[in-house]
This record gives sequence, structure tokens and C-alpha cells, in this order.
Amino acid sequence: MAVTIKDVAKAANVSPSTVSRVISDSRHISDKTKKKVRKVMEELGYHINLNARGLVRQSTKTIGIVLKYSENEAWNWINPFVSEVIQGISAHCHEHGYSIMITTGRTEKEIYSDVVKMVQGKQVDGMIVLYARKEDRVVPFLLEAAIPFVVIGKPVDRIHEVMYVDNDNVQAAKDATAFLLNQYHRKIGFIGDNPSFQVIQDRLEGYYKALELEGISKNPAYVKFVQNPEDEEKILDKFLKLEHPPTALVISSPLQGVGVLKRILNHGLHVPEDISVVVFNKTLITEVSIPKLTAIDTQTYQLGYEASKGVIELIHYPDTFKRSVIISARIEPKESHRSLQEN
Amino acid sequence: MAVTIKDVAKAANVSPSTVSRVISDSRHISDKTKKKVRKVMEELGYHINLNARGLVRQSTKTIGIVLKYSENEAWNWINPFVSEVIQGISAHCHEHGYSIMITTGRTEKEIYSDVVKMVQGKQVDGMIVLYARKEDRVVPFLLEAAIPFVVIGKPVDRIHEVMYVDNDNVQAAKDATAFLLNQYHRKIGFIGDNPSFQVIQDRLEGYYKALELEGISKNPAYVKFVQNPEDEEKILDKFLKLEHPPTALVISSPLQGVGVLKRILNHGLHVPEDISVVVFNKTLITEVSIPKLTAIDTQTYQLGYEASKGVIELIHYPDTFKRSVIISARIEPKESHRSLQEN
DNA sequence: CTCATTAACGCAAACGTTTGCATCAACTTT
DNA sequence: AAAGTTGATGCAAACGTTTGCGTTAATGAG
Repeated sequence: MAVTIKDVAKAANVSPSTVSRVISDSRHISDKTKKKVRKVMEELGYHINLNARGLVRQSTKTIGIVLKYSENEAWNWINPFVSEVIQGISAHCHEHGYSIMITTGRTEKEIYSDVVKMVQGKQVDGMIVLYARKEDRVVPFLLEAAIPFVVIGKPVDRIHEVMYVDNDNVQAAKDATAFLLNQYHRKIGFIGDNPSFQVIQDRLEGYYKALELEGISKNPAYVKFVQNPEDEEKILDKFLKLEHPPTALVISSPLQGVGVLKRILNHGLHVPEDISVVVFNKTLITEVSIPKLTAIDTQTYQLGYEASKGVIELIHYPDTFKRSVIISARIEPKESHRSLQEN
Repeated sequence: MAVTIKDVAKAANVSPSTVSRVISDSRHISDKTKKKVRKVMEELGYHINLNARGLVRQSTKTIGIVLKYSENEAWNWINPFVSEVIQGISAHCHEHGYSIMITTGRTEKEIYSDVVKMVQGKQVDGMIVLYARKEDRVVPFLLEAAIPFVVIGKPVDRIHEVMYVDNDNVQAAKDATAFLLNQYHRKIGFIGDNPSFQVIQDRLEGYYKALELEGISKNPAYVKFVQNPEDEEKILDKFLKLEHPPTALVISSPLQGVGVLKRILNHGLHVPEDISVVVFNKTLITEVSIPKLTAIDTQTYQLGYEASKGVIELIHYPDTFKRSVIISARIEPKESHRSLQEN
């Protein structure tokens, strides 16, 4: 088949071990020999077999990515969040010569076995988990397998045992709400998706905290969760039928953001004239939206980049302290908000 | 380290070869032995080492994906096209037990060496190339290496030697243009991105063809290429300053579509009242845009799915006829166009 | 009862690297 | 000049599978 290290060795009149050492640029080999061997490698068109190397080195210089599993299949990849995170991971991995392998499973069970295959099959040196979910089997498995990994998002359960990178969602939501308060909004609504995610709980908490600081009491009528896109309509209806409809909204996803935007228009109202909107996650969507959405930049790319830094560090120094990285989020004022007071 | 086939063999009182055959469920092994061995595997927590298997089988059941390279880094992953294609690939790969590995390179050179590494390093059994570009080194390399691969898009050069899956971009653009012509538009503009991509050339050709059928001659003033987002402004300016500005536009990417949408609004004009817009690639973006963009559904997911079908077929039957698959594209009328004639 | 057939399994050689240890020549040192 | 040191390379055993071929015992045919 292909030309192997032995072929090169034979042609260069050296031993296979010498060739191997030339490949890894060992300092035990004389420059003359290196030159000679390299020339032969060139001539023969040699390329290393990474399977063989992986076998003996017990390392493949590959990291696996566990893609987010979502009931709503379409939202997986389409969700720009995933893309951007992977961008970040990819960038850092490349800098360190690591390859990337991704899960292909669609259901929770499939994904789990993908992970097992990657890890036990020794296909990867480390893993990055793109979500944090209650009662998930992946994280416990990875802990058990004692393979380096980091999760993006805040793992609910064994938080002190795993390294994770996340935003401070409480703080971010607090900031977002405070931003609106500073613009003299007093009636602020909150829209989140599935409240079973920790993210949503945290953001809700931050939202409440900011209100509290201003002495505004919790108003359940201002807080809604949309489980599927159709809910948006109902929710907006309810909001607008209130005696005092909210003048501003904090929304936990860009997709919902544009959805709400559209419903608002349908009601003959305008953003930001009639109602201000701040959404979580600055993404392509918030940029191409008209008006551009004032969004919380959670620095998704950076999230991925740091996660990658984490695993690779863990791979090289397994005893690294499992520090957790908080990526700061900051609000990026665009066009979907306005101050209630014309200064 | 981990428990190997030999450990299992020892514990089960059989030879390693027997264990191996149990794993592959060989019919040369008695059911009794299989049961026994499987039980031991279970007890010992055995899992196969895919590196070792890859080494001897000369196959890893992994396919590599060459991500599109773009000068404008941000457009890579963010571009929903890529995400959807990968979704399709991923789905089919999973059905056949194949894993996925993606390139991490940012520049053309980096990507090329990623590919070489994957292929020569025997990390993958086949490849899918997510773009077709003139004077690209990847496709020639893959041909040379004689590894199964399929490109998504129409390879310009050695078209009869490679298997590809693509839309009929000429036809699609022709349809799109005809669609507008049917709505009594006569002054139709075309906006594409990098004209070095075959896609753009094809779409341009289809655009011209449709016009020709109506006896409308080519007008270079109506055809523009935007290389970076800032160009959109200039282009629109030029269009609008024409004596007869276009009443409709065919745009080759959803991202550009929303960009142009915004610029049009900036000029105090409205879509579709003042100008109709049809964009290529129905994606999340075109759906969340306001108004929803009338788009050509190129069935991106299907593109990926078929590509995957292609490689895996080539892997199993190397002598498969290198058929090329054309995924039909059809226009999905939404809200960004109108007829010039009030019926 | 002998011989050919088959079913079930073991042997051992690959697959292409890496790496600890041994070797050996050429230099230093004393 | 002998002993020790250093530098450059080779030997051979791993790494964990797969698989062609050989062996054995049981079965069937004649």
C-alpha cells in the first residue's frame, strides 16, 4: 500500500527508529541524517499513519464535540449559537494541532453512544460538551471515564468536579434589565423558553434582582415562557391586554426576539418606538434583523475558544485545577430600544 | 491500561481471535461461545480500540468534511448553509455508523494541509468538500490520492472524474428570474458575491438565459458583485442612480439579501412595494427576516444527505459510477416580491 | 470402519508507529 | 594510554486488533 516508515528507512539506509525520530525532530539525530531522511521521505511521498501513531502513543490529538441535543431537531445546527461556539473551538484547536470530531446522533441515546464510542474507542483525547442539562448521562460518563473534558454552560450536578465555561447569566440578565431601567422603563417583561434549563432560571433571577434594586416588586404577569413559536402570539396578546402593558422586554433568545418583533409589528406597534426589546445572544440574527436588536453579547466564539483551551490544558496537565471560566457578557446597544425620557 | 481483547480472551478461556470474531459476530463462532465471551466483555467493561482496528482494517469509518474557505472569516460557520449541509451529512453518516471529522483551518493553505493530514494520515475513509472553487488544490489532491470523495457544488475542472451533488444553479436562477418576469418586472438586477465561484457564474448564466428568452438584452449595469458588506451600499446607490433603476433583484445569498433589504429601507424605499427581492438559499435568515424573503429553496439539508450517500457508496463500491446528483431547487414565494401589474 | 467434510476454534503474522535500552565509535579527561 | 563521556544510531518489544491458515473433533457418506 502506502509508503511506510520502513520503506523510508530502507531507502535511506537507516533504521525505522531513526526515521521515526526524524519525524519528531529528535535532537538525538544528526542534522546530516535528518536531511538525508527528509529527502527520501519527500521523494517517496511518505506520510505518517496517524492510526498507528495513535495506537502506540495512546493519543490522537483529536477532541470530540458533543452537539446540543434538542427536542426540536431543526434548532440544533441552525441555531447560530452552535456554529459560533464551534468556530471558537476550531480556531484554538487548530493553533494546537488538534483535530475535531463531532457527534452525529439525533436523540439523547444516540448521542450518548456516540460519546462512548469516541471515548472508549480512543478516538479522542478530550471532549467538549455543548450544553448543560439536568439528569444527563454524558457528564457522569465522562467523569467515570476520567477523560479530560469541559462543558459549556453550567453543569447542574457535580459542579465542583467538572471544568466549565459559561457566562454569568444572572449578572447578564441583571445588566440587561438595569439597562432598561436606566432608560426609565418601569414595566419590563421577561420572556424565556424552557424553564427547565438552568440558563433560563439564572436569567430570570438576574431580571428579578435588577427590579428589586429599584424597588419594583415581582409581577408574574410580566413573566412568560414560550415553549413553541405559537406561544409568542398568545404571550404578546396577554402582555398587550394588561392594564399596564410592558414598555420593554427582556427576551432569552434571538430567535424568539425576531419572533416577538414580528408579532409586535402585527399588532401595529413599532420597535423601539412603542416597545423596547433586549435579547440574549448577539448573533447573526440580531445583526440582520431590522431594526438591529439590542442584544447581550455572550461572546459565543470566546466561549468555544476558552473551552478548547480548557480541554487541551487538561490533556497536557491532567492535574490542572479544574477552574471554571466565566466569560463576561455585555450589552450591545443597537436599534431596538429607546429611552422613555427624551433627556 | 484499558481492558483489551486479550484480557477478555484470557478471562473467557478462549483465544484473542475468537473474541475478535465474536465482536464482528462471525458465524464461525458457536452461540454458546459468543454468549460466554459477551458476558465476560460486559463484566470487564471491554470496549474496542478503534485505533487498532483502524490500523489493521485500513479503514476508520470516518468521513472528513472540508469546510468552505472564505476570505471573510466570519461568514464561514455563521453561514447557515454550512450548518444545514452538515446536518444532512451527519444524519446519513449516523445511519451508517460513520463518524465525522471537520477541518479546522482558516486559510486556504491551512485547509489544504488539514485535508492532507486526514487523508494521508488515514484518519478518514472518504471526504466531502463543501465548495467548488476554481484553481483549488484540494480536489486535485483528492483525485491523486484516489480516495472516495464527493464535492458539493459543481467542480469546475475535472468534472467527469469527480462525483458531485449540486443544484442546477443555471436552472434555478433562470426560474427565479422568470418568476420575476412573470410578475411583469423587466428591469431586474443581479447581485452575487465572489464571481470566482462557479455557483455565481452559473446563476448569472441562468439569469441571463431567462432574460434572453424574453428578448431582454444583457445590461452590465444591472449586474454587480459584492465582495464585502460595504459594497452593498455602493451597489445599491449605483442601481438607484440609474436612469431606469431595477424594480427587482435576484440575490445570490440570504445574507446579502437582508443586507440589501436594509439598504433599501435606508433609501426610504420599501420591499416589496418599491422593489422586489428574490434571494438564493432559503434559510433561517430568510424566514426571520421582515418581510420574509421570497427565496430559492436549494434544499441544503438534502444536498448534504446525498453527498454523504455518495461517499459512503464510493467507499463500499469503489467502482461505482461517479454519477452526479442534482437536487432540484424551487422558489418559495414569501413576502418580498410583488407583481408590477395589479392583476 | 475408513475417509472426506464441516464446524469451531487457536496460532501467528501482520498493520505502522514509538521508545527504552543497548551498542559503538569518537572524543575528553586524567 | 586507559577510562569515562558523549553523540548517533540500531534492536526489538510493545500498542490492540484482524485474518489466513492450520488443527482438532465431530459428523456424515460409502
